[in-house]
Amino acid sequence: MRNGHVPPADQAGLRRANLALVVRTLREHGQQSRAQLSALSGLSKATVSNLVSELESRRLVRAAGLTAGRQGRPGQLVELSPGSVCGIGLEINLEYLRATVLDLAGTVVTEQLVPLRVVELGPQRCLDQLAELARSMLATVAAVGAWPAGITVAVPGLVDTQAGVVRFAPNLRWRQIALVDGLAARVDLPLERCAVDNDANLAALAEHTSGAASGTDDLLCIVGSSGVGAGLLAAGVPVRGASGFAGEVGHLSLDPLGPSCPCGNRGCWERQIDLGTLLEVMSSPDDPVRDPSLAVSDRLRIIRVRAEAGDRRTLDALQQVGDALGVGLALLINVLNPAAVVLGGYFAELYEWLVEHARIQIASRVLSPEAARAAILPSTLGFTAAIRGGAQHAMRMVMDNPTLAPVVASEPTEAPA
Amino acid sequence: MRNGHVPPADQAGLRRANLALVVRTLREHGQQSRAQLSALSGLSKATVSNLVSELESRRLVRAAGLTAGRQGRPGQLVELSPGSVCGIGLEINLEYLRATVLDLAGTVVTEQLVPLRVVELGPQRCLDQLAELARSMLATVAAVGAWPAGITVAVPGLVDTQAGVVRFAPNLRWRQIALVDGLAARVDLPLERCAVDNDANLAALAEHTSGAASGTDDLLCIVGSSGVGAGLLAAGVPVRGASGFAGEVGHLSLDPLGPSCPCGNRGCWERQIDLGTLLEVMSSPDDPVRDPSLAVSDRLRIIRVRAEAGDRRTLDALQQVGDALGVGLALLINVLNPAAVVLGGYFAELYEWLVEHARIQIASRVLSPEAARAAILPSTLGFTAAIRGGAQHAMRMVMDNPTLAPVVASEPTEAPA
DNA sequence: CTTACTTTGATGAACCACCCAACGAAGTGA
DNA sequence: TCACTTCGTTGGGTGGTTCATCAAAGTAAG
Repeated sequence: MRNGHVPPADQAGLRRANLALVVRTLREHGQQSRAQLSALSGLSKATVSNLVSELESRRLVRAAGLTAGRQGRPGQLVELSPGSVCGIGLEINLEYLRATVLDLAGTVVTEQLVPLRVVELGPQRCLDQLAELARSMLATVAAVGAWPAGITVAVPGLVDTQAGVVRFAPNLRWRQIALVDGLAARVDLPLERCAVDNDANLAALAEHTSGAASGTDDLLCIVGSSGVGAGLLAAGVPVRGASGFAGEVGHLSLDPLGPSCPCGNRGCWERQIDLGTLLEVMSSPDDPVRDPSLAVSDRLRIIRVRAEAGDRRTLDALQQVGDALGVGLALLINVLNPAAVVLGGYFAELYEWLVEHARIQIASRVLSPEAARAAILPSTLGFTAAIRGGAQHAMRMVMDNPTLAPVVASEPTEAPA
Repeated sequence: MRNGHVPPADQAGLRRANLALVVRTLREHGQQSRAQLSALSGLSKATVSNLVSELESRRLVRAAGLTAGRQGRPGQLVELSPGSVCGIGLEINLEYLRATVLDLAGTVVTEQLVPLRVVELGPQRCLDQLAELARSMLATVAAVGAWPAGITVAVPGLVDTQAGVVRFAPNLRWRQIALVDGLAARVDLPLERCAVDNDANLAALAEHTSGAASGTDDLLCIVGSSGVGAGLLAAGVPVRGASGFAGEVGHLSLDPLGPSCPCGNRGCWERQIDLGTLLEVMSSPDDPVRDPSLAVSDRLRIIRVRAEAGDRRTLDALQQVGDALGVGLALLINVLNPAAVVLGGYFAELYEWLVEHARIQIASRVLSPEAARAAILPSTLGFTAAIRGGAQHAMRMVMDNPTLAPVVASEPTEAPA
């Protein structure tokens, strides 16, 4: 499956690695002078100067004033150049398409949401819409004079990231959709700069890059909505498994006698903790909170109001879901020993009523006290995690290999005689 | 926790990477001429010649005759030099200490087993014994004129590989034992060349390097004995988790109403599939197979005989364990999506009576048909997997960085005038 | 036996990236 | 104004890879 062939290391690769090192250092530590970059990265001052000037010519970094000098010559600060290299994240969901454009600094350049009945529209028509959205984003990027690093699409389902194919997205009722090919054909961007990935994987990436677990290398991200998905990061690298289907935690069977699930088994985790289950437990069928015309955010607002008011049935339901969440998390923590678990999707919205119950279950079920110390955090990115992760992913390729970014002709500062 | 600081890439690192590339190519493809190495690795012929001559001077490779030429000048074959660089694997178990010395070709140079009541002896005295065993192995290595790459100790428990500390080994009743420090102090070997790791992790490494799942990059290795441990490999890299405790699958709670476990929970996987459970289900308390003075291998022989004879109670017990094995594996496969699952320890010995039951459970419980395609294989290394993995691990450091191996003075082939 | 052809592996020049040391530049403090 | 400190650039040096070339060592055919 995987190629395994490692290309030989050459001087170009060496250069690439050190360019990426400077970019990463800047990402992690913010604005720095060349001398500080040298100290932080371990590279010599001479090399840093050289690398920075190349990064400048590729518009990945730019000058940013002087260090507040206390003594000696002040340093010339350098920062990741905002608004010159952008990543485009797209998201396909049951109810809408969404797009976000991020720049290297992580700030949102533009975003857009297109309500859409994806299931009814079918894959091909949906792809048309997606491409139109992408073109609109590309136009915006061009309008602000930036360079689009790439597009990454977040999909709620099983994705073959190598081939760029959505293998199976049950909620969308998609099967074997060549999304990357379809998108690249409709948009003026080379194939290599388009990608698809699972939404939970991308959410994990976003939380790792700029979210709740910023900088945590061993990370588990659980995203709850109509289903449950997990994104895994081990030693900073996404764990996809042999065929890209790792993290399918929704149908872990936690109780052989539990309620049956459409998947054919009993006691699936998803059937204990997804939003539908919470609603069923906390309300009667005719309760307005279950009104099918309600958007997810409205439903959550109602739940929050009731929980804040101390409504017994709501609180009990939240405890039940929190407990079940903890049981499943304990299992995953035993297997993966993450430093942090980020709760995304609707779990983040109801975090304060869920965590404690989950924590109690985890504490009693995780063998090693060190592993049990895993932080359980609410996502700071909420429902935008996946799409931000998509944009980050698109930029990551350039940050890992800055020579991909085009060199712009620099006007000479002085005309020679 | 983890340092995160990536050292800058320099030319020495470049050299290192390419030396390692040649070694790896040789490992994967066996004897090759320089020209073939050039083609396989992507390096130029000039560079390959250069690299090979350095590897020769460090005695990692040696000449191995000529290619069976069909036309043109025959190539000068080069192979990983057997018997010149050795890795030493040690294993601590309830009943014995064991040592194996492997060379680069993967052949066993020597091995030794020391029966020992580890629990009764206590950690320090056990360490003394371990050090003596290590010294004996080092003496053997020296006697055959080889260079010891390092020592890696396999321990059944939670290990902090960074610090070289056994955090907790319940079966041995060890807690917070600074094994690497203790060993290095007693043996004439620098600290950096001693390591400890979990036995299941090392078993996974061995199965990946030279065992049942040779070359499979996404691998799960389940080792059954008195407890159950798992070793994980994702994209060829061991998954250890944030504090090195990933793979603690023994106490996954698969059934909230299951039998209680000393760990405090119910329905732990270990209590459903470990050897003790199998014995309890298949036999009465006074059955000779349960004789406490019996060694594990003898017990297994009896079980095999009964199973082959078609003993109903034995077969039923094997089915029960096989089913439980499958239930847990299904869960792990959903989370990790490995390409192969290797059954080690006693599961390998009873493989033929366990697999089918496990496979049925997996097929019905794994959501994605692609993920369910994971191969369930018996370990080909059996109880020696962990220790072989230890020796491999010790050599891996040198194979990844051949400059660690000392240069030996080469006698000139001809005396000049 | 000689000649042509093929393939291998070694050699030397060229290139490229990094590092070190030294230096000028640009501030602060006495 | 003069030390002093720190910054960033410059030039020379080292090391590693590649390309082009060439001798070496075989086979195949006349």
